[in-house]
Amino acid sequence: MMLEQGIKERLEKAEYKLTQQRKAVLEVMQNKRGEHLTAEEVLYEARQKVPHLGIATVYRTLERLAAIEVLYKTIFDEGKYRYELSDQAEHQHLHILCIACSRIFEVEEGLLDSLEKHLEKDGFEIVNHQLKIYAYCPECSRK
Amino acid sequence: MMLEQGIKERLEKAEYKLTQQRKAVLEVMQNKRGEHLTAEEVLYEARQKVPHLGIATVYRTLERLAAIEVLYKTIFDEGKYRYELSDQAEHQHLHILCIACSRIFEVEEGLLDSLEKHLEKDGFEIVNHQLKIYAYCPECSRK
DNA sequence: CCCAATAATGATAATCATTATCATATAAAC
DNA sequence: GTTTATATGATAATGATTATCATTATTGGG
Repeated sequence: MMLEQGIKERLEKAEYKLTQQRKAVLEVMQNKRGEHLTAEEVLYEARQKVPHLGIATVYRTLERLAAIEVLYKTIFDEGKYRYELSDQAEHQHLHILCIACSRIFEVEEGLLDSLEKHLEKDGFEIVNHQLKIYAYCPECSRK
Repeated sequence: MMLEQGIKERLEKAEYKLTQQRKAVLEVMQNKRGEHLTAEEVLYEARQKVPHLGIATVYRTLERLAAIEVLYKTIFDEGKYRYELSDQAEHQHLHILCIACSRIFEVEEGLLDSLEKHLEKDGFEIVNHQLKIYAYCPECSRK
């Protein structure tokens, strides 16, 4: 499995050495695009490639990759941090969490635009946002 | 300081005994309406009234009050739970967090309506939502 | 190529927030 | 007023995350 070009560029800009363990973590994140993984889950997957990998290295790697925005770090109500591969084009911080099947869906960014314009008129200078909608997804809703 | 009528009713319906310590916690939450407090912060405040109050009791009380929706429990990116008095009328789950002064502002619920209607057309059955906007508030933005 | 300097790793201890346990205290029921 | 149930506070246990540190790998200069 290869690393994507965009990611490579950002790593180089950050002078980030690509060790075996970091590569394993990155590949997991790439394979699980769109999923939100805990450090523990990443460890489990990455150990398929690097069996002696330690949890501390996973935490350090995820943390640094989040700092250079290769990953996005977030927390849900369960109380632990989850990481996902960040898509360069979009922030992808708008989620729908299905209460029944616990799948996570992404919402188009544009849908927040009118709300944010409203707030900007009030003088807020918006930097980032995060929306979590708790719902039954179309599939679970039908049941 | 008295407890509000609406809260009292909900407590009675839940057969919730109002001990000294629970009352102290509730009064703190009422005095800090609109603020999002950690268990530790509630403990500190409530000990003004009940000095021997233990942290376990605070956690238990906050948890039970959240269960009957007298409080609302949420988590921000810092990674610990915060509680606020829930306003009966509105969900009040839309927040602006100022990056500079870390004050928290509430956003009118209505501003999400059009976005949610859009999702409902796609088949989602929305139960709840939570929006966090990271921004400079009007005051900090001017500086 | 070899050695010194630097950075990364893995094991594990430390920390922090939260939850569980349990003996004691308080309140309710009879 | 004694018994029974419930709540409390101290503290141990837990789970996630971070810090420490000895060991290992990598790099650059000679």
